[in-house]
Amino acid sequence: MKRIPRISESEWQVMRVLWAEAPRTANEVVDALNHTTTWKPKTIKTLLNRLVKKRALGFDKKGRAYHYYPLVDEVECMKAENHSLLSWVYGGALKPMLAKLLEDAELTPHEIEDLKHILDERVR
Amino acid sequence: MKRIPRISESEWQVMRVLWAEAPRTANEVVDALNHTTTWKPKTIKTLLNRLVKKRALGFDKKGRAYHYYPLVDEVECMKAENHSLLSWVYGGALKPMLAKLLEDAELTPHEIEDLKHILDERVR
DNA sequence: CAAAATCGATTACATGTGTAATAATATAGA
DNA sequence: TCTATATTATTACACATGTAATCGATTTTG
Repeated sequence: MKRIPRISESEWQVMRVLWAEAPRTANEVVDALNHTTTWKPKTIKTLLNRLVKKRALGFDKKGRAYHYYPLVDEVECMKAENHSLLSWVYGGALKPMLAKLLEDAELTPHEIEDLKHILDERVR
Repeated sequence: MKRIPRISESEWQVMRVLWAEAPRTANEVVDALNHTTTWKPKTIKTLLNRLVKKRALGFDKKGRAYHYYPLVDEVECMKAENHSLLSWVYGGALKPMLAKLLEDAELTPHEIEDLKHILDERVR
């Protein structure tokens, strides 16, 4: 079984661009994060490095540049977060949390329908 | 508008016992956490102290002991977490996150029905 | 009243995190 | 091949966090 490392808030942003598309060079990651953050390139390099150390990312050396790619699965990481985050936020009571989210979340009628479908699938 | 301080993972556990019932003395909090954690009493005192400093808790001095109570609202804090944690985890895409949770969460049929009701209420 | 127990305040300390700068190194162009 | 440049590796540093222990004041007890 794969060990999911603990990924910090900033690191998640990096992971997400690589989950969206990989492999990417450091510079491509920097570009992608340019829109969503104000981080300096050096900062992003640091985060890439830490993620490699945590074995959340791997890379291939292509000439001078590294091409990074995820070593861990996004869904697995989300599940891990679900347990360490969601479950402590709500004291392990998943249903009340979902209830609250479903009540408050800003959702379009269409999205609400989609979610209802998912639940319908489950009861069958 | 009230400023919601950043509450760490461990601190949340302390807050939750005080949201459940307040005021409580430090020792009562220690007792309550005795079942769910392995923390030493001193550790819990530290957390109480930090929460007071963050203005998440207040206290009344009754004799030698302090009686702590929350200064911030649980729902407000959850909302803050929803934004700082959940939304970055899922890149701001709330609906896919809910979809995934609704698919994977361990829920009883009864709970599923409840959640469906919530969604039904919303479309109306 | 003196000693012991208790309680909060202060201090401790390693590790993680945010945020980057500087150093080392390899590569590409002259 | 040598040098300028681009990339990665190393180092930096303050603040947060997990996890307590010790210090000092105060209360309770013998």
